[in-house]
Amino acid sequence: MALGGATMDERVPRDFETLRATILERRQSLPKRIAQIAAYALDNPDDIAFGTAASIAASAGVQPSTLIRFAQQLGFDGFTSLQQVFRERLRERNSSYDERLAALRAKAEEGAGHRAIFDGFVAAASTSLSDISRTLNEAHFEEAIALLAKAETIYVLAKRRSYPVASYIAYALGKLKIRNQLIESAAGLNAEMIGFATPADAVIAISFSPYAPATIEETRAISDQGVPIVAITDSSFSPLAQFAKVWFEVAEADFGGFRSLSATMALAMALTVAVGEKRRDTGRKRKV
Amino acid sequence: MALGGATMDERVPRDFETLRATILERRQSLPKRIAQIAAYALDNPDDIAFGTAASIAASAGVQPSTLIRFAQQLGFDGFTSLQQVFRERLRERNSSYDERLAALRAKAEEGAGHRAIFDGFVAAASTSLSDISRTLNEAHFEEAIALLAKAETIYVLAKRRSYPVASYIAYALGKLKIRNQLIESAAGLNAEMIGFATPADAVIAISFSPYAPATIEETRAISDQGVPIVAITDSSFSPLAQFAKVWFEVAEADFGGFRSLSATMALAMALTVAVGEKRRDTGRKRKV
DNA sequence: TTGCAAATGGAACGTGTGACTCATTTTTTA
DNA sequence: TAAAAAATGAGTCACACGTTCCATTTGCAA
Repeated sequence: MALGGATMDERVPRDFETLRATILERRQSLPKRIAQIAAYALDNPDDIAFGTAASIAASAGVQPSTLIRFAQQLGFDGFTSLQQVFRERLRERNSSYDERLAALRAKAEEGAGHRAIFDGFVAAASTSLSDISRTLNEAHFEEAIALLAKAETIYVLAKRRSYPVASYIAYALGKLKIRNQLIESAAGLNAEMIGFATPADAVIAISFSPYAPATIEETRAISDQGVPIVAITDSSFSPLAQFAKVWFEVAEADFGGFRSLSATMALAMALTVAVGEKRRDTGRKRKV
Repeated sequence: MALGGATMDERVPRDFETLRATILERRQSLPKRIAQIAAYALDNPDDIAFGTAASIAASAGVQPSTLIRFAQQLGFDGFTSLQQVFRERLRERNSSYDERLAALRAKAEEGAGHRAIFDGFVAAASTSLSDISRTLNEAHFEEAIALLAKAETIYVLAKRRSYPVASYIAYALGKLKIRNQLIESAAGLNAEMIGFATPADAVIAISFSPYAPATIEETRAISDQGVPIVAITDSSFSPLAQFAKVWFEVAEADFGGFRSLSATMALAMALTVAVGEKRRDTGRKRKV
């Protein structure tokens, strides 16, 4: 038989990882042109998934027939079956995180072990990230940056669950040498600290349902003083939204009763760094 | 002209999100069969990407010709062009985050605007998450949970960049009614607080390069008292590793000079919730 | 009800597809 | 070096594909 290993009893790789392993394993023993396609296939899996035999062969620099021989050598009955594996890979990778998350929640509830808990938090974080990446309002984003960039002092306001974000913002602003004030409650001097803020300053306020009463109260107070506010919150019904000049809606997926912070963190960091950059640019222009 | 809005000057959706928005917007005004396909397309985007016009039409319960009319009504010149959009979506979703991150870094450096900064932080977070998901040592994870679950008080120790994580851990432990003590430095009483810890307690210490000297010093001190330590850090050369009973290596991708915290956060939350669960289980068993 | 336009179903068509075959080249074996 | 085997290139073909066209049905206005 001319075609090498394509016998009936041989196991045909049905998933991409197995296929990949099989190819790597046989790499040495493959004919030159076949190896050429093998390399191309592993380097450009997307092209295999979507292209036609002719287009792929051209890209890989071989004849279409060689492509079919490659598939047959791996045990498939033709190029089409091989292509199915590459397509399935894209489908699975793409399978919505929401579905996975639901599955993990069920798994964790039936006590499937601690790994499920970890996976759940990772999935919740990923979901939140892809969500915000899709929904971020770019105009609001630019507006917030502009607003914060021209502030003399940036006040950062958040309690409880949102506090970690605030503390990271304060850390980052500090490293970027942007004057800022984190409003913590340790010494109970919040009201006095807020009193120093002027309309030339700006506030980043973060709060999610159930909104910490202190955050709302402080936001109201500082808003009354005419200080512009950028809010990060979770819905248009948020009490923060009414005080804010610009506000962002961030939907964080939760798991095991705790919400992810990943989307909020990403947004907060982006804001911070963008403000730093904007200030540098403005400063440069002034000098010129 | 019979085919409604397919004129030259009309903008054809080139990316999936725009397409999606367009469909949703026009939903009301679409003919019955066309609307039927529109709904199917948004519900089963993968099928559109990979199927043939005939197979898709059959699944959606319409004629192939209707499918083509649907595409034309949206401004495409045929089903094939519509399908490209669905395929592109899969390609992009699938494109490795590492590659995207590199591209975004380059983009941000050449001053491609603030959206690139945001995308960069999202990509960095996603990369970190998929990284840790792959590399988490499950045995260490279980060991850490066991160790923390039997602690009387959990001390949480972190400064600077890691501090947001510590504060979220403390928040979560509090909500789970697990006694804990966050070691902050506000009042300069850390040494005294650490002095109260006994071998019946446990510590979660978090520090990344460049390791905050205070964290290391305090970890050493508390370790000397025989208190078991769970460390989250970034390499085996970390000074924390030598003091720790269990330690995790978390590689966070960075962007614009700031590292993501998403992987560390996910691990921290998973640890916390798993400890809470373990305690509940143990308590239940004791009662029975 | 009648007339008209839009919507739909279904058949027919031409193109481009994957797979096959066979001649030629290259590699291996004796 | 000669012969055999394997690998490769290129042409061919059947067929499934997306598309078009036209007859029929449906919805609506007069």
